[in-house]
Amino acid sequence: MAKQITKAEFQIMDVLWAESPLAAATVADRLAGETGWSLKTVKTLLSRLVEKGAVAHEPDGRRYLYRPKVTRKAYARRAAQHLADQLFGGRAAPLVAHLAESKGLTSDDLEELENLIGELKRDGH
Amino acid sequence: MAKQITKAEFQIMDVLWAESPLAAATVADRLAGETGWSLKTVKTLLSRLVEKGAVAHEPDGRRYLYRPKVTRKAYARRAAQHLADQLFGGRAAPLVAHLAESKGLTSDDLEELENLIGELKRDGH
DNA sequence: ATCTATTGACTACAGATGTAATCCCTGACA
DNA sequence: TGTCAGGGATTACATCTGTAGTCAATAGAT
Repeated sequence: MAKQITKAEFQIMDVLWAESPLAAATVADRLAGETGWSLKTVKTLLSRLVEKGAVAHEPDGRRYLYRPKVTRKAYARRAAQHLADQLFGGRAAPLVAHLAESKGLTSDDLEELENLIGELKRDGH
Repeated sequence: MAKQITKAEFQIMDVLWAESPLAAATVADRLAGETGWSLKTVKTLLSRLVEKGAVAHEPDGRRYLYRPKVTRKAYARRAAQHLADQLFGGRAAPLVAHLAESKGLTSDDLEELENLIGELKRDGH
């Protein structure tokens, strides 16, 4: 399920992931500063997301409230997975290496990663 | 430079990253099994990639040879960067956590990551 | 009872994308 | 020395995306 979400649609999802359910007008408000989209645009995008199965809408009086059907986590996982598969042969290490090169990971980041890896090693037994 | 590369275009890039320069017909051959694209389609995609500045073409007799201008590495970095920014607040650790969850990193992967982190810590100071 | 602001449904339209087809040139072959 | 196969250039066209606009119903405001 949940077909390809586009860049514009993603911004809508991001609002809904932060808080939901929301009415179209509220979503538009949340995005107003950032995007300058009209309410119409936001409604179109919401409709498309509903069509695509990424968002559910429940009637609330004479309007709808929208709620994500795909969690941010699930979406993130699929995206990370796809990226890893496509560009790094499915391996995490080169991906992290790239991130390190381009971002210059802070020592906090490195701590965190080290802990994470520790946990994973332990869990994996 | 190098505007957005689309999914179809990416497959072309992938062939060129594996071997280049190549003539259009050769690229089409490499992709034939995988995609079933006609030579025409491949040529269109190559032209678009040239327009976008992602691929260079040099004349070779009465045809062109195509060669990527963007390295796979650079492309990968930008993509990883984008993903991290969009979904993980620019942080690598949660991204790795996601990968770990979804793929089940092997112990080799974990080794590799640990070494990588060791290096980064050393370098970072 | 009437007017109006809001809401969902439907329509619009330009640019990007996927996937070719057509046109025209030229070097090789008959 | 006319024909044709293979190459690039140009054109095509349906769908998807970004960004709205129009229309009709209606819940409140007067």
